[in-house]
Amino acid sequence: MTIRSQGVRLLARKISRRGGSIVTIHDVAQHVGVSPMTVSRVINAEKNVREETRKKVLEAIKVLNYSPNMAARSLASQDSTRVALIYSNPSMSFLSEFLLGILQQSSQSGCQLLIESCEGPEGVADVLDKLRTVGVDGVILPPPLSDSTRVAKALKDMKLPFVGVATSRPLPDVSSVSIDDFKAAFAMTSRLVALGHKRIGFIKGHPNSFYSELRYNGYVEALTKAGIKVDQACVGQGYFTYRSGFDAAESLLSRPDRPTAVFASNDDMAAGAVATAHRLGLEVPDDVTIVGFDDTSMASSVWPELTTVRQPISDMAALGLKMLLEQIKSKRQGQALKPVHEIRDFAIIERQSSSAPVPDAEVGRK
Amino acid sequence: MTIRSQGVRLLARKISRRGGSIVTIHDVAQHVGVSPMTVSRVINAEKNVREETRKKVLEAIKVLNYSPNMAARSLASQDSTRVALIYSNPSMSFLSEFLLGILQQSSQSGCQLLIESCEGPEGVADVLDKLRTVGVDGVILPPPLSDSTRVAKALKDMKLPFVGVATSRPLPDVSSVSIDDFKAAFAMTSRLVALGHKRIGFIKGHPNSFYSELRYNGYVEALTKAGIKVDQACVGQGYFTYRSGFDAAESLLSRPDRPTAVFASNDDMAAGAVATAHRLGLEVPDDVTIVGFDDTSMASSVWPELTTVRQPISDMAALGLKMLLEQIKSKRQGQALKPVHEIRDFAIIERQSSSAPVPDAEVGRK
DNA sequence: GCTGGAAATGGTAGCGCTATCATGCTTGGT
DNA sequence: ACCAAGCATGATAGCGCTACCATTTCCAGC
Repeated sequence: MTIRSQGVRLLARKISRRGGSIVTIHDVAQHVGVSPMTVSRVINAEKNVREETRKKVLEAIKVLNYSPNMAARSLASQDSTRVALIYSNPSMSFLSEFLLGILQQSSQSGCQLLIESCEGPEGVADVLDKLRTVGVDGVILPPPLSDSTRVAKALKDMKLPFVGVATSRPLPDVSSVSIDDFKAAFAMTSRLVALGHKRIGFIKGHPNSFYSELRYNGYVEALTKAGIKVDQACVGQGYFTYRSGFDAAESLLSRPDRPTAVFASNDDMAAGAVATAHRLGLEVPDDVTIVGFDDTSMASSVWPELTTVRQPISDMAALGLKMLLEQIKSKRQGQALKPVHEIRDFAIIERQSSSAPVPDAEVGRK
Repeated sequence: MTIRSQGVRLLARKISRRGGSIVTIHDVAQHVGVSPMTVSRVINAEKNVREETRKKVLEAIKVLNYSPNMAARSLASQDSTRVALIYSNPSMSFLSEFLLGILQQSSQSGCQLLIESCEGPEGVADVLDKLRTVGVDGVILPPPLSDSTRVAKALKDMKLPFVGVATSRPLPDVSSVSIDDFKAAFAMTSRLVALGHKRIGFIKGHPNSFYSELRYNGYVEALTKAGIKVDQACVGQGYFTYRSGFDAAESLLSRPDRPTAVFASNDDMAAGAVATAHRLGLEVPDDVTIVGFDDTSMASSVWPELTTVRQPISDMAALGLKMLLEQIKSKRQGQALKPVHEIRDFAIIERQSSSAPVPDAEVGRK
């Protein structure tokens, strides 16, 4: 029996390799008493397999501790998908989490990854050129690129499927996964109100950014709902950088009727605001509560650690890649691309930079 | 001719797939007029190929824009190496760069990656257990794990090859890639001296950490060499955290004879020190120069941006992975593991947080 | 009970590459 | 000049999996 003798030869190899962990689809098939094809079908969740058979196979897979060989799979299925990840100067800590998610997913789905950084508008063109020559099957975009209509258009012209992660403005014909920035800002502001804050400042993000606007809108809505009037003197303009938060906070916090809480629309600006508070001799959170948005590493490295809104970045990235792979698959099957918009839940992380407002008398005592 | 008809079939596929970019080793071979084997040899830089042939092949590869199919390669060579990356709470921004390097290398060498995070000593045991069951071929360790003798011992017991990146204390029998922390600290301190600083403070890192010590030694050596006596009053103890830098700087900077420059042994502490300076009403760098170490994202997100020592993290990570893969290979061939220690060059990045000391009179003018 | 067609399963032939051995073609020592 | 030794190259056989088609099984409907 050819198969058997082959099996023996294999066995000899197995031992010399990674601790016996080379269990193939054949082993599983043999164990159950079906053909490898059937096992393959079960693995790929194809239909046309009797429920009973499927169960037996799944059990055998568990017993034998089988895990499919990605290389073989992608070779056989001609499905060596190459996905490009283009980033442009995001917060490094954001990227880090993002990469973790992407990595997890990509090793699971056995796709090749191409990481490209690009700076400035020409950078984008260069990178796209490169993608064209190298040949990729899809692109995944972290912010801020995920919000760029220019990039979106270019990719559409190239007929490349792509998914934006953490986009604020889901373009109608582009798939994306994000959180509800408006709702998150609303929730955070409401939380501050609930703590007892009446004068709540806000530091806006970059005016070009749509999610900057969403966050601001959430803030306004929450105040309005709480019956608090929005005072433009309490709203500062920032650009998502530490420095801009630093500066914006200065004008907010040096006012005699300074806010008792400041909501910065990202963590870098919040950290800058904390620095300003300290410089002005204000304690955080005793004299002023400062909260951020994103829960980047900055939020937990500064002191006091920032209360902030957390996006499940790594999950979102993984999901985004998964969506992208699905799109690529369906594109190959000639199906039209139906854009999907996934919304993930955010969470408010309470750390040491926020508290209920402390009455003046008490603060003065210090 | 079978091969030819096969080629035709292939061609039909090519068109339907990723924009014609499926050039195989056969195409290259045919183009040159040699066998696929020879091409394979050239690709893998094996010897026993005539220089003339090699050249022709390389040229054809370029002309045809061939790039090897990783899946096929790792399938054929039975070399589906799985490498685990275990990290434990490093600076996120460090991880980010680290991952970038790893990613680049891993997609180039077609190895599977397993990312695991672990917290605390039990965490390590759990993760190692997992590695055992999943089956990995090697482990790559970013700091601080790369410095852990406990982890090193555990991995050695499992007979798993591993490489530590950015280790300070290259264990004699463990491969590693790092920079010369001592030399870097020496260089940075000397730079401060060259700027004209006489009283230079230092904030130490965590006392458990060996590289913390190396950096301190570099500082001491540089001062000594410059004929400046080390004043223990100018040396603060930190723990690599922002907060600890904040606190340590307070005692250094509130002294009447405060140092005109402070060298913190990482960026987080330097950022904390900047915050303290601001809080004390000191301008950076006019009143006090503050420099860090590592060039994490923190360094360029705070304001003023930090002058710091940069490690080529992403390069180091890539190199580390490459070394690891080589070790795995040679282990499979039954060769003994010879630990290798690679040293990469660091660079001093000058940003806005450092300058020559400003004479008292001038400062007073402000 | 028999037939037709759908559902379930199996067989075969590679995916692109490399390990291995076989084969030519050089060398150089005697 | 002859043969062992060495080098450059080629032919063959899979790696583990899946696409595709062939076959078997099953059951509805007459």
